[in-house]
Amino acid sequence: MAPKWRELADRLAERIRSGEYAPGQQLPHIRDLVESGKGSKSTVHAAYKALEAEGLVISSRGHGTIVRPQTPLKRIGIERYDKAKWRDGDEVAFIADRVASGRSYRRNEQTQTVSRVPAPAAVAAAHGIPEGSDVYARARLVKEGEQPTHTLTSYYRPEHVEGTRIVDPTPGPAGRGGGFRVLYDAGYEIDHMREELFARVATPEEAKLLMLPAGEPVVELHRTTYTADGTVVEYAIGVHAASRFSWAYDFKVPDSAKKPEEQQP
Amino acid sequence: MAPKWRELADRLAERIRSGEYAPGQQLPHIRDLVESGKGSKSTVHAAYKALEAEGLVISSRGHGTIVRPQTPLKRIGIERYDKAKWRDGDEVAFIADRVASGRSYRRNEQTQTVSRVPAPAAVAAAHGIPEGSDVYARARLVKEGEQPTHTLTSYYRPEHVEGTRIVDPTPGPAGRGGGFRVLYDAGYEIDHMREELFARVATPEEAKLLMLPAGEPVVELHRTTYTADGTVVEYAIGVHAASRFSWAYDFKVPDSAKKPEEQQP
DNA sequence: TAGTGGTCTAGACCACTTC
DNA sequence: AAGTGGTCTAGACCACTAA
Repeated sequence: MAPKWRELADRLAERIRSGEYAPGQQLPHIRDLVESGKGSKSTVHAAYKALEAEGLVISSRGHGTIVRPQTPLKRIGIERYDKAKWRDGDEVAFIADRVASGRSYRRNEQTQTVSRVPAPAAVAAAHGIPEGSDVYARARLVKEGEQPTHTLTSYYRPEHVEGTRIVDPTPGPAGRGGGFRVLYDAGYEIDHMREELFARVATPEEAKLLMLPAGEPVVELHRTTYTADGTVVEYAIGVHAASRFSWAYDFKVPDSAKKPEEQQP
Repeated sequence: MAPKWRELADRLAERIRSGEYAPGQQLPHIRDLVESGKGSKSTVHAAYKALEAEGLVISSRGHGTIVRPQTPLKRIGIERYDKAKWRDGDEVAFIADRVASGRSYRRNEQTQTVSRVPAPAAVAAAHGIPEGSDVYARARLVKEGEQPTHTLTSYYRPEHVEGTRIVDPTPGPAGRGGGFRVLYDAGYEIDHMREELFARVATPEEAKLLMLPAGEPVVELHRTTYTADGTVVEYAIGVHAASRFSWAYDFKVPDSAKKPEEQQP
């Protein structure tokens, strides 16, 4: 038999999914359920904690427990890297989707720190340099209004960015056009990319930094950016709140029986 | 001040990450920590539960609590769909990576049910048919040995698959070459795809079905498969244990200032 | 049978928000 | 001050595993 708290949570979950408790609406108070014989305070609390971990409700002291309003996923695709946006225009690549959808961009919505650090293993491997070599790390926390959405840390090889605006630790994007524009101006035009992503549970630090509800997973994205000759000019690691993004990729079905030049990169 | 259970969990987490408690090794028993004054049983238990939700440990009755051995992520890329594998060979597309890496495939590692159902909204939208039209749903639970790794449900339009092996509800892949081969034989050669993915917490049912540790997130993958003329021949939804997979995609940086024919699909 | 984690209770008290 | 969720305790008892 399932534990009492699980059964209570399941009953409430069903009523949430059926719409009986609408998004934003208050759930019964813990003390009320205790009085109506649903269990001791600990038991009812355990049920509410489970619902919170499952992303269905949000509890807060003094306020009560409400059904979590589901924010629509922001769909992001590779068009956010469109050269026309950062090469010819004024926009910054990774916030281009916001500009396109009419949401305004404010400079203080991104904080960053730039530092010269020894390359961690994954970074060294991506850049093809010895572990521990110096690289520039540009760490940003990107917000939308008051709400942090993701962190993004880019790693560059010193010989690619020394003397550019990228290593200037002013808050906000790396000047007009962002990091890709700076690389372009320095003679490194980005050509192709590889994105690798996986999900995991947030560390307690990440949960605090990104203001995540309890139990929320994150998606970690590793982006490697190449010039046409295959040189890696940027390796970036992003940590995204899972409930706020979905990623889309289009590709041809590969065919290794074909000649290589007919294939995609 | 952080709660007592959080502080205890953090102290233990640090000792796990530092390697002081190695993967597979037993953590102190709850009763021992209670006796040594770390708190009441509920408090210590709450700390252990938090560590479990964070993916660091696994508790089980009778056995104790051990540091969770981290299994390496299985990297999957688009080469798993290589036409050469399912068109010319004997393999099944989505398990091709297993064949390639030398692990043997056993027929009973996949269970499936085929049914004709009214199209859910997302399926209807992908296929461009009215919601509620009949489609064939082929639901599989894929395992590696005793361990379930993911579910995958493909939706087909009846006129594409009626009379083929796909609608034959025999356990195991849809015959030699799998579903793509069947479509190919029926005159629908797949050409390009779109994959859309996001992470969320597992529902209690999914956690049970996939034998997931408490608190584990899942990645939901939506795959749309097209023929060369843009017809959607398959729309599939997969639910993967997040801790077991990572996805990789390579692509050219788009440039909307270029002529369309120079662009990728 | 002994030992493990898991559940549950009753009640005290704490932290935070609103009035 | 009143009302909310959150923490903590002490102890009883349950469920599962191993010897």
